[in-house]
Amino acid sequence: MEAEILRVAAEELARHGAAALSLRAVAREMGMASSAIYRYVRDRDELLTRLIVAAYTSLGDAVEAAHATVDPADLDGRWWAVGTALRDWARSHPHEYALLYGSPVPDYRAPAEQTNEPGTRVQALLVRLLADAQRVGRLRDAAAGIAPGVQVRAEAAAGPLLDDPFFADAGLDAPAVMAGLAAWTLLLGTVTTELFEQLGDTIPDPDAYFAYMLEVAGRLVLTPATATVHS
Amino acid sequence: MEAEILRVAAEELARHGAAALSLRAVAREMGMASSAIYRYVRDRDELLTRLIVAAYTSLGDAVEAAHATVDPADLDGRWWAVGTALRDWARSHPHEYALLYGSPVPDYRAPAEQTNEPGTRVQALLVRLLADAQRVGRLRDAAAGIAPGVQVRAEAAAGPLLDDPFFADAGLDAPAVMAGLAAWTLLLGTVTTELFEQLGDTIPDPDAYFAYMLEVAGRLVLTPATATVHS
DNA sequence: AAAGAAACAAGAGCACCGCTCACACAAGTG
DNA sequence: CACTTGTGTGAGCGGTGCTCTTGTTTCTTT
Repeated sequence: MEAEILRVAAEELARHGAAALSLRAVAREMGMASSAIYRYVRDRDELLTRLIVAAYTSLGDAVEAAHATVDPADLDGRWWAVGTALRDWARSHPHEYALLYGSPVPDYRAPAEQTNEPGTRVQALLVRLLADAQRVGRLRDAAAGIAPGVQVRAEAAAGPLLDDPFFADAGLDAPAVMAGLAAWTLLLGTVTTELFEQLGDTIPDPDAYFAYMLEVAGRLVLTPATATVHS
Repeated sequence: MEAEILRVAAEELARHGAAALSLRAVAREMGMASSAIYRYVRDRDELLTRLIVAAYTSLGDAVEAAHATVDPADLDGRWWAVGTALRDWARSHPHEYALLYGSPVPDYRAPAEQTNEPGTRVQALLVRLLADAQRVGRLRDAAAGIAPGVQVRAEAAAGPLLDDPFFADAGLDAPAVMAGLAAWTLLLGTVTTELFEQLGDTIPDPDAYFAYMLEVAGRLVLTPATATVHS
């Protein structure tokens, strides 16, 4: 029953977006009185939370599936797989993506204890990617070759972050974490920009546009493969 | 009168956000009957449009003011000024920023003829910055040193964009435009991430975090000059 | 099998929203 | 003076989230 509610709500979300999600509409769709819904859902916020978890799970499944098809030694291929899987999922689930990575729904705070774990699956994948890159010496500081002060900033910005087991378990240092965050931010920003048409739908070739951005983002964190291939 | 409505609506927006903006609340605040508002505002969408234009203007003023204080020859300083002004404005006007660069308000499309010009002032500033960088030979392709295929992608992605007078007037080529877009995307993504606490409010030192990202974004588009670091 | 408890569903109702309409009233204009 | 124009009101429609009371069904315990 609750699953059925979630299913109908997900349809409603995919069609009209999160802000237009109406409990009454869900009840109507199911042939119930609007008040009957409250037997199974505390309030609108709880339904939103469940939808967020479902969306994170759907996204995580899609990205992990794409990632699993790539040779683990092929770091660039893994980055490319994760990025394109994220973009593809976002383009086929625009409202869900907006719910996860867009501006927050007003007067709603996602309860961390329910959304944290499913919400970090993609990032966890990237952390493993970074750790593997570090192992084979292909990890690059995004600020490499920049003014020396930036390195200090990276330490200041990321230092305390390293205590988080999320990063600590992978054995990453501050520059690696910051480089990863830069690449992740550029990736998300690119997808967001494309999805919300903030460029005034003037991107002539979205695929090439995204491929370019994904490559640039990847180079913030990975050194070119040819540089480390000895014989 | 219309100005007064806009003023009250802006207050309401700053306090409760765009999605919670209520015409009735504005009327109530002004001591009018809710129906009287419709003498001056066609509907909620029109009010939103006016608020968007006002926000773009406010942001443009702030960024241009900060930019004007920098020596035009100091390219890094200009980038830094624009970026920090954008971030400062966003942090002091979070709901307005969400309205401009967050996920779109459901069932609302901003009319381009009213928002295009004020909405591109900051980008116009950056285009001028890129043009100046090109003039002094400090323009950098974000994909410099990357696999050769990326250059082709840049042409495919940005080629038709160059016909837009917005870029054509500055005399930029495809790699320059794409590098600029990458830097802009990373900048916006960084501000968005910080503002919407998508990192789970775990950023220990937001200022250092932003300074790092701004520097990385700047290096996507500008080659290093003399080692001048801004604090 | 009877009785009680738990679960489920319905409907009325409250306060809010966007928006429309008929109406009243003032001021300026021919 | 009549008349148009601008301005404001109140009622009302359909929509929302949510609560509360009532009634019905189903499961469980004796």
